[in-house]
Amino acid sequence: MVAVMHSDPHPGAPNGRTGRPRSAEADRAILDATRAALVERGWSKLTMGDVATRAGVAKTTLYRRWTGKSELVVDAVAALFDELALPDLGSLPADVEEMVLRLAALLERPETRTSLMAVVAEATRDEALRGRIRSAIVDRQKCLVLEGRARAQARGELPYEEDTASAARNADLIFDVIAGAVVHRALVSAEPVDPAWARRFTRLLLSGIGSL
Amino acid sequence: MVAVMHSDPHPGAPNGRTGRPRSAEADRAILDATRAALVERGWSKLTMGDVATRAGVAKTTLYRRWTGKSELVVDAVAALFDELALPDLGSLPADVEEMVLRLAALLERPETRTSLMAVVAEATRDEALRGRIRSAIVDRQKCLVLEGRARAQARGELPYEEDTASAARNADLIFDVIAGAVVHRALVSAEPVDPAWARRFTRLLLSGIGSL
Amino acid sequence: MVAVMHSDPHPGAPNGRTGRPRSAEADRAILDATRAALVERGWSKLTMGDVATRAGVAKTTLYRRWTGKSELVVDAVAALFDELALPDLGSLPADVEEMVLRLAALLERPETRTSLMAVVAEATRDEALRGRIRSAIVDRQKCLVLEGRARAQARGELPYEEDTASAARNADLIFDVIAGAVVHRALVSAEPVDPAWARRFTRLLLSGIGSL
Amino acid sequence: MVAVMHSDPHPGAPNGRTGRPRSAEADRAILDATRAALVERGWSKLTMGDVATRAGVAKTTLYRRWTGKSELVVDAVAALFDELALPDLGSLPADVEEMVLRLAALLERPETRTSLMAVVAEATRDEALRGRIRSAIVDRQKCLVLEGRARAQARGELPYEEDTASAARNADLIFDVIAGAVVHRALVSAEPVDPAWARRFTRLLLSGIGSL
DNA sequence: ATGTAAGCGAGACGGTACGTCCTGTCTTGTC
DNA sequence: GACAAGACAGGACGTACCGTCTCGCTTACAT
Repeated sequence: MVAVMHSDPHPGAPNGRTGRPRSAEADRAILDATRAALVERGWSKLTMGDVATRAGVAKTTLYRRWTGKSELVVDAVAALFDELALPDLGSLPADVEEMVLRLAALLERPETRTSLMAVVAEATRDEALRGRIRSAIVDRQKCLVLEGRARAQARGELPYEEDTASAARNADLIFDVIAGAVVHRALVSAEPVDPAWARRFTRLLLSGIGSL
Repeated sequence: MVAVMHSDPHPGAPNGRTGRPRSAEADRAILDATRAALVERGWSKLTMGDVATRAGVAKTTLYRRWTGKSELVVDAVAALFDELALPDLGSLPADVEEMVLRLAALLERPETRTSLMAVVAEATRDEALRGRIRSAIVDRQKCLVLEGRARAQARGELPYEEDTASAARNADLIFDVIAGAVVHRALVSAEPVDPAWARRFTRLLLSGIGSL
Repeated sequence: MVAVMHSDPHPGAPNGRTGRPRSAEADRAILDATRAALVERGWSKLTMGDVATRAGVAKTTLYRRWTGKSELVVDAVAALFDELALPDLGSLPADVEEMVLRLAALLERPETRTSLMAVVAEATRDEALRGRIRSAIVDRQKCLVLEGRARAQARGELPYEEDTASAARNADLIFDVIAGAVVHRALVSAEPVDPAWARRFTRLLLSGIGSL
Repeated sequence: MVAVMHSDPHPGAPNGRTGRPRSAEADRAILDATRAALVERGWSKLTMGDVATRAGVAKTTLYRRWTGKSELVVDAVAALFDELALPDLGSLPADVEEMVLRLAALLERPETRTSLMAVVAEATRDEALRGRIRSAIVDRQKCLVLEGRARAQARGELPYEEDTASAARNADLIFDVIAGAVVHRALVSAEPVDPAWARRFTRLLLSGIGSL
């Protein structure tokens, strides 16, 4: 798996070597508390004060690290996406199906369910947040598509693409189709992403890919 | 087009014939004000008080008709989806492409951009709101898929499906793939849904459909 | 006693006859709560939130009526000064002595002790507050000096003063000497204003007045 | 003049001879910064952090020397009272008048204006602070009264008092009358202590003293 | 000369209160 | 009984200070 480098989780930190250093334990406690609060109360009823209390931390400690609720939640949820790993079941269809199921499982966790759409909504008016989502969540998933394609090509299940610009466009398209369909099914249509649906979706996708 | 019957937009209304009747003009002014506020301030900064002021209406008048911000916004945005009509360009690929572009255009309007994901997020914890979204927005779009398939079958571009259960599942799948991909591209990846993307997506989709 | 007309205790009130009127009961509850909080916690630990809670009122209700802690406390304490009435013991020395003791008793109540100097201190940087203190507290006491002098003149204990400008200056001087000495003894020197002290002070004052 | 011995301004200092000694320059810088902050922002908006910054010192350095804002300000202001010296104009009335004007000038400096009443108010709930004020400010002024009386007696302007207890009570009374009247005129009535007022006050006071 | 103990600037920390904003309800008088 | 106006209780916001606590230096005396 491609090593994901978090260059700096809190780019606003002063980084001068003077003064008392920020508590790493506070960081952890806050993110844990955020996920717990998300599960119990949902995005719209999650408050900074409540997170602080749960984490045993002052509100200022939160605001020193994150500018608001959205940024905090993106980081808290992003950590969950780190667990998404590409399966290796030996064939492309099996891998895609499994990936779809894993993604759906992640989306159906209450932490993610409530908050993912909410931060995306918030991001439509906030460039910085959009960037944060992109680097913390979207790019991470897009990697998986690239990785999966490379593996399928190595296996001979997919042809190598000469034109790199076109290859990139295709990867983006496939990513939006997979992530979009799963997210829409799970969160908008609010119907289960079960193995049967995953199989039918995979069939549609893979024969569609052949035509690109 | 299938006539969509709004049986009763405000089911809580008393409907007794006594007392002063509710002002229809207020309804219109409120929904207009809601959309205007959405454009100017976005979902998260839209407040009931502000909408009331813009509409020249008292807050009580809002709460008499809607139970909260989410419900109000769903109705305000749903009206925009009424304008979505199935194109008839003579061939299935052309129709799908055009439909994708129309949907994208709708999603890129600021009223929709900010609020659609937000109400979906809200709905994950609110059964009643989920129903309202389904009937006001989702079902309306799903109709278009059914309508489009029927027309394509009439033209001989798609085979008739015997098994009605399977046909319904397929329509749902196709709906999630189209709506999901477009929404994801437009709102999550935040990249433009232009004619080139629409063409490539349509090619992928239609050859995928062949395999179902 | 001269009837003191509170023309309008909250000059910031909109006074339009529309909308729900302000609760008179809230006013009373707030001022009572303020005095109670002053007794229990003292000026510097009195918080608006605490007063609101004690009064069973929202913080906004306080801020709708008073701009801050100082204004609120001035009004709460001013009410206590309304009880100060000129004694009538038949002779000027007896009346002055009694007045001194009554003033001291008022200053030694915990509500007044902590807050009077504090609001005076605050007022040194706040013209509006200074005016509020003057009209709510200082002028009320100054009236008593004028009244007392008039009565002593009627009794023949003091001569009538021809020059009204000089008479006004004298009243001001006497007021500052009485109020100043009592306040200083009670709050700065922090020693008791007992009958013996009052008698010695009165003797000093009255023979001093003779020389004016 | 009576030498005033500041036995130890910071009695909490450990005084062990080991370790780095406290910076005397920091002490000076802090007191200067305190007075400057008092002038610019007034008592209630003066903050420990701001004083530290102005003095180019860490907050801990302040807290190592003073337990809080009130103590710090008392010390900062007390230094100003050291400059109050008894005038010697040859006659008691002239000396009293001049003394009154000097005291008023001190009270009208912005450092003193805001803070003196504030610390007195604070002291009503704080025994230790009361002691600090007494020894740093009140006793210093009371000395002047004693000194002035002694000088007047030496000049033959006042009789010697046999009864020492009564003499002490009289000095206290006179002190409260002078300081009280001037403070009240300057800070509560907020009117100028000009030479005319000083003359009339002195006349009242001195003929009153004759009756004791 | 070196060790050791306190002082020091910096700044993060757990708290408390602030004054503002919004929510959803209520109480007026008017239509 | 709907309506405009606006007061109300409640609760979260993000900020400002408080007084304490690490940090990694510096300073000066006692060995």
